[in-house]
Amino acid sequence: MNKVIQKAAKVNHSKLCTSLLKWYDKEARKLPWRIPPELTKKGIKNDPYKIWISEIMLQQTGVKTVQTYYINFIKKWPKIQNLNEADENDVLKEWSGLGYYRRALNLKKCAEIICENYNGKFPNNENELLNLPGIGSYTAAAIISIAFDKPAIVIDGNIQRITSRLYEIKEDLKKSKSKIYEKLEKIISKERPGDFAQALMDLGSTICKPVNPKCNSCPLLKYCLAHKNNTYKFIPLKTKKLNKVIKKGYLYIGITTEEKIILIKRPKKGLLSGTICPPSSDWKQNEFPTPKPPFKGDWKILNESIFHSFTHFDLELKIMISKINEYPNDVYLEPLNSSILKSLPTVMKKGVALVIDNHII
DNA sequence: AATACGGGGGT
DNA sequence: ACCCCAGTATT
Repeated sequence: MNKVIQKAAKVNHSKLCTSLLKWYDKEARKLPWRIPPELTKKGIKNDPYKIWISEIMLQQTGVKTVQTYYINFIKKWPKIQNLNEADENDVLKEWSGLGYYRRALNLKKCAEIICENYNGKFPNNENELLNLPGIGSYTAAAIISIAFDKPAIVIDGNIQRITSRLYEIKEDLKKSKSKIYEKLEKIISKERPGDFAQALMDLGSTICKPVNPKCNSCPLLKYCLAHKNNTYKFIPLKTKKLNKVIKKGYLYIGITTEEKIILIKRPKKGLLSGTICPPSSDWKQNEFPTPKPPFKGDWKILNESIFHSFTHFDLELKIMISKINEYPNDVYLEPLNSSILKSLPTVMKKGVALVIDNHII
């Protein structure tokens, strides 16, 4: 490439960045963890703890869903020291309904490491952040740019999509990752790295959407090759969808003589990791397994099933109920009323709600 | 490189 | 009934 073209490209990158930030100054979404651009420019700094919490919650979870959880979480544990002293099961309860429960376990583990090894302060370089549980390449870069306002290449689903379209990158996302990285290196703002990253996320969420992007409102319209060539509908290339399987099993609702429901803590690994739930059977593909109730009792089965859809399979659970006289001492007992529902993962919530709503007990 | 890991929102 | 989403850890 000759020097004239190179220089022209550089000017273009810088203009693109300016256009984006100008748009962000006007259109930035107001979010509970965000410091708006007018205050960032005055030098108001983010609290890395809050950015971290929000970023972990936002992993594969929508902004709308996260907001309430974030506010409640920060209210309960305003500083990392509070989280460090919190009970793991309380953190999981606060997380219930958000999904990916391993995130909550890692959150707690990470708070312990930060408090014990880092004097309660987040390290401000990517490599050290990457060594912390639950922090991968995306979140490390997000914390560096948003919380510390230092340049970092933040790549999430939105930014992959925007960059692929801007430069009309047609390869599958797996293969195009390094190309996207190189393009972003050139356009990111060195002056306002945090706002730049957040601007791209807002753009992806409100304008450069997966389907029906609002190109006419896009501040980057004139830089976008996919728009120019009308290929944006196919970019980024969509990957093949996998067929879901159906699994079946039983949920065992054991009620003590004191009218309490018996719960157990699930293993730290695997589905619903570490959450406290009514015991359930194995979940067998296509057919119900042989019922093996966890406690001795006179188990009755309900007619009605509950259904729940996970990422890679659908689940049908039949509910079994029994009064229980004897049970191990490592179980958890809770009053069987609607107040326990909020601490259960959604699939379990459905099962217990069925029992409560039908006044079966 | 492929797979496991939840759940809600949008269309 | 699909698809999507501010991903990470494990194998």
